[in-house]
Formats: sequence, C-alpha cells, structure tokens
Amino acid sequence: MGARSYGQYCGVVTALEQVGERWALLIVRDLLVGPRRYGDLKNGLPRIPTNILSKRLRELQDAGVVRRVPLAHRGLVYELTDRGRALEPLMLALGEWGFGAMGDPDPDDIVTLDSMTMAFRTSFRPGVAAELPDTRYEVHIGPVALNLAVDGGSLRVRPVAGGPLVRGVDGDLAEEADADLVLVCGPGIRELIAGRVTGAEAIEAELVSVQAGDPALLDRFAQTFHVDSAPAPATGG
Amino acid sequence: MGARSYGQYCGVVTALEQVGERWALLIVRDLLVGPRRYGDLKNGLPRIPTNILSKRLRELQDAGVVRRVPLAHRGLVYELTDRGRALEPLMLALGEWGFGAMGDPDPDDIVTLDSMTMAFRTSFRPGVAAELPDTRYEVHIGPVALNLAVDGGSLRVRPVAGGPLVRGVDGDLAEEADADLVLVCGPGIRELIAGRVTGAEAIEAELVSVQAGDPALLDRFAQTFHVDSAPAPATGG
DNA sequence: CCGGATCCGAATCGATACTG
DNA sequence: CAGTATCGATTCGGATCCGG
Repeated sequence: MGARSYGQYCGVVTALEQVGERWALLIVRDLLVGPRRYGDLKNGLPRIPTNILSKRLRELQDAGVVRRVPLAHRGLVYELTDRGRALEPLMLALGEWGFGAMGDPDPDDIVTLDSMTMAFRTSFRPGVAAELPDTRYEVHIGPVALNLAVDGGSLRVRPVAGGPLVRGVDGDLAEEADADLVLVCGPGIRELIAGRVTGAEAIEAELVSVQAGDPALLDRFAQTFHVDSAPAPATGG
Repeated sequence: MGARSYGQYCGVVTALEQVGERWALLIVRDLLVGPRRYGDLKNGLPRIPTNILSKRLRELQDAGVVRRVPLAHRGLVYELTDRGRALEPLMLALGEWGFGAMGDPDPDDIVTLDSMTMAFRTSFRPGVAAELPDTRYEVHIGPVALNLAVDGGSLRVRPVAGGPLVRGVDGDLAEEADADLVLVCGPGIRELIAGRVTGAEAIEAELVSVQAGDPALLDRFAQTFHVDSAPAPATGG
C-alpha cells in the first residue's frame, strides 16, 4: 500500500485514488467532450504544468480511464474508455454543485470550449426540453462560441464553425441563420440559468444581448438550461 | 487569484477548488452520516494528519460546506450545511463509480462505520426496494456492524447497538431478533452487490455467512442493494 | 481526553527549459 | 508535437506538544 493511499476499503476512496488527484478530473472533463491530443489538453488547461499533464495521463491510463490512440497519419489522441465515460454523471453532479458557488470570474480566469460544453450539458434538462419545440441556440461567451442543438430530449453541443463572431464579414451566414436565437453574454448568464431573472430582465440588465432571433426565446432557453441554485439533497438516506 | 487556482471560470473548477483537495471529500463523506466531533473524524480517517484535518475543516467552513456547532455541555461538533448536504448525489456517484474499480482490500486497509454506511446508501435502489416487502438486515463486515432498515422506498442505516457480535452473550438479543436476516461477510460481498453471483452461490462460495434468518432473503438483499459494475453513461450528450 | 497548533523531513506541484 | 529534465516553492505526512 502506497504511503499516499487513504488506507480504507471503500468505493469513494477507490474513486479518489484513481481520479482524485489534482487536475485529473479536469482532464476527464475535456475528454468527455471528445478525444484530444496532448497539445489540445494543454491548451484547454493553460495552467497545468506539462509534467503533471504527462503524469496524470499515464495514471489515468493505468486506471483504465483513458486510452492512447494513434492517429491515422501521425500523432495520437487520448480518449476515454467506457469506464472513463462512466464518469459523466459524476462530472455533471460536480458541475451542478459547483455552479451554486460560482461568483464573478477572477480577472484572469479563462473560459474554454470544453468547459463551456460541459457546462451546458450540466444544465440541460432533457425532460423539460422534450416538452418544448426543438430549438437551436448560438451562444457567444467571451472567446467561446457554441451551437446548442436541442432535439427532443437530447442536446448536441458543437463549436460554431469559424469561431466567435468572425463570420458574417464575408457573407458566410448559413450557420448563423440556422440558429433560432443568437446570444452574446458574459458571466451574468448565471442569473438566467439559475432562474433568478426572467429573459426580459436579463436583457434589460444587459446580462445577455440578443444578436438575432426572437428575444422571447430567451425564456425557453432558461427553461431548457437550468440549474437549481440550492439543489435538494436526495431523500431516502 | 491564488497560485493554486485552476484559473478557469467553470462550475467543475469551482467545485474542485472547494472540495477537491486531498481528504476533503472523505471528511464530507463521514459528515453525511451525521455530525461528528474532531476526534470522531480523526478516528474515522486514521491516516489523515491532524494538521490536515484541521486545515480542511477550516477551508470547508470558509466554503460554507461545514458548520461548527458547540455541544450542549462541552465540546463541539462539525456538521454539514445545506450546501454540504447537497454533495450527497455527488458522493453517491463517486462511490458508485469507485465500486467498479474495487479489488480485494490491501492488507492494512480498514473499514469504518461511516464509509460502510455511505456504501449501503450508494447501492440502495429505492425503486426496487419499494416493490419488495419491508425488511431489516443486520450486516457484519469486519469490525463494523450495521442495521439496515428498508421501509418502502427508503433506507435507514444505523450502527448495531453494542457493536459487532458482542451481544448475545448476556441474552440481549432483542435487536438481533428484530432483523430478518443477519449476515457476516467480507469483501466478497461485492460479488453479490454487483450481481455476479446469486445468493445461494454467495453462501456456497462462503462470500457471506447467514447467522440468522431465511437464507433465501439474500436474493432480496442483492436486489435491494445493487451497483452495476459497468454503469452506462448518460445519454443526450 | 478533547481540540487542536507546531515542527520538520518527504513527496508533490508549478514553472521553465530542453529534447527526439 | 509530445513529451522529459530540472529545480525551487508548496503541500503533505508523521510526530510531538500544548491549553482547557
């Protein structure tokens, strides 16, 4: 038994020993979005030391969470195994709980494509969405631009091709026209997702700005993507 | 922003910064069972250095997860705030995922009352239990003895009064008679909870030993307390 | 005994530089 | 691109000590 073991025979301990080290779950978070190269991960986690990234990837492979896959021509990607993908419910629970503690960003906090992708997956409510018309949202938040396609009770999150707001200058508006609602927002979007403001209030307070589409769709957006600020503990304990 | 910050504006990061440090979630795990004194926590986590326990408790208070409550006469207990209790779904997800990676215990791994209590909460299936007759189980696993009272779709886990198997010598069998099934088991109980063996097979392989009650109830136990070895990832991503 | 605080060696982490 | 090597800064772990 390693000196760094928690020394208990318990599922929680086993989990923490496999994915509880610093940075490990953030690597998993990004890999839940899709396979990533070493450099992608490094870019998505700018403050991770490269030696730690390397070490964690080896540990995650040893734990059977991550797999190394050679790419067709050259290079390679890391991807989650089935066991790694089974961490998704845990990741969503973590993001949901953390949402309730988010304040305003520190001056040099960054926002990444993968973290926002998982954030929208976290707040997505399939049951509610299934009762609403299919809708496509385009959300710009800082340097990140995402396309959210709600289709029945399922959600697909993709980066907007061409990046944030650099389209349109040469007439390539095909995709933008695709979205029913195009939003530009900042951290204040939390208020909308937490249900602390209505769509109209969010626009009024300039928490979000509607670039295209019917502003009334903002309330549908808020119903679809919602996190309770004070999640109720599970019953039956 | 601290040098130890992950530097991202993201719910997962916020959560990890509040409860992602070493030992923090194990403290929360034990507090999910009930309020605990400093010495209780130290006992339940024998390998935690006392300075770390002290530091974590302060951090968890700063994060609004834990509260310090003076006791009636003297002493004090730590207890979870509402926000701390909201970590229960996360904890169950962690325990469930970790269950699938548990092997046999290391020679000096220990088992504690609180970790086993959370383990049974993790594997409890309210929906299944509601379809089955109410049942009371008494489970002895190493030094730990628990009483599991399944009542409709809810579960109550309590330590067996008097501790493990020291009752009976003086005729105090009132509580034991209360249980419909009394089990003594070791790590092999995993096989039963994972559904890899039937109740009869578990007895045959000596994974569990039935001290009292109808051995046929073992299958009801396995239906009630069950963890899928390969949990399916959530859909809709 | 309870609830910590203090001290110190060992291990880990973070930042930067460097290599196939 | 995909890491390894190195080294100072932190944190962790283990033990001891202290006040009530």
